Amino acid sequence: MKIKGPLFDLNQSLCCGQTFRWQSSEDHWWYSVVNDRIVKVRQIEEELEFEIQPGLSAPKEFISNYFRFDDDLESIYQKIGKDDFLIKAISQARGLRVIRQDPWECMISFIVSQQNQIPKITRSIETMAQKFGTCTIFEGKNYYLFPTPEQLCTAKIKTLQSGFNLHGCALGYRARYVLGTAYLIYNNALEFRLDDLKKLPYNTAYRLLIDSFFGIGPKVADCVLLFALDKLEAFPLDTWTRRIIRKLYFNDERIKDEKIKEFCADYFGEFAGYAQEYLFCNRINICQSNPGKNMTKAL
DNA sequence: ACCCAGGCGATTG
DNA sequence: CAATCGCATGGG
Repeated sequence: MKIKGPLFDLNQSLCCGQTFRWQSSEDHWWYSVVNDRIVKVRQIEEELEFEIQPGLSAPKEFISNYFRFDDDLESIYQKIGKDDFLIKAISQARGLRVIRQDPWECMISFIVSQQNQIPKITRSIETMAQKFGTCTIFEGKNYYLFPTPEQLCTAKIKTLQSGFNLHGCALGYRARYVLGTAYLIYNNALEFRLDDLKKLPYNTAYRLLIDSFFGIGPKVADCVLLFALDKLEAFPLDTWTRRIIRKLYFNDERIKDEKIKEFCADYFGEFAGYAQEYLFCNRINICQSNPGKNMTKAL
């Protein structure tokens, strides 16, 4: 099936670190598990070709919902393209879209992402899926759904934590955060469902996430809000974007996160999350080195 | 042998 | 309140 879509760059959108379960194959096809379905996608020129199994009643809507085709990118570019830095960053990743993910999977993924590196995050999540998720077969290959809260609750903390020679989940100290979160969700111990947070204002949802879960702080909360709960004003502040904002707008001064986020909300406005994605995507160009490198003593 | 990673919670001053 | 520490594991 095909969609002649709006402005869109599949590779930029899949490779920018917002999602961790896509794998590229021969012929430029990408494969992933989206919720409980295997999805296969490739982009040729302006056309997005895809296949979804098992069969769906509204596959095109599924795809355009997942890739947020309703976001008017040109209009968003107008709003976040406030200066030459952003205009450059946008031009380098034109067509990158925020992807609308499942809140549960997104939350666990970004808990795993803390104080971690993208290749290792990817490997950890894949291993968790293989160990605890449901297996389905597509084109003769095994694919594993992201584990449900119930499935994750069966995990032993040591199994999640340990790496044993690259065969374990290797979550390290984050294992207890993941397990604790799974327990809370599975036992329905919260006053709200994750999806309910979509209906709340950004600030309320932000506080609820941080206050309800063990291991979710400002950064992870903002990732979940941006990538899964439709809060495009969320601006996840990680080591990279912190350094980028300080460098571009504060002359490398060591100002506090609270001030940075205040500035970003003000400066970029309702689509600050998109600004964050384009800046993060261009982090190497902007910083030209690791953020923390040799900075510990210098400050 | 270091030092760091898409941070967070606990502990100090 | 603000600033600093420890954390598990893997990679450079």
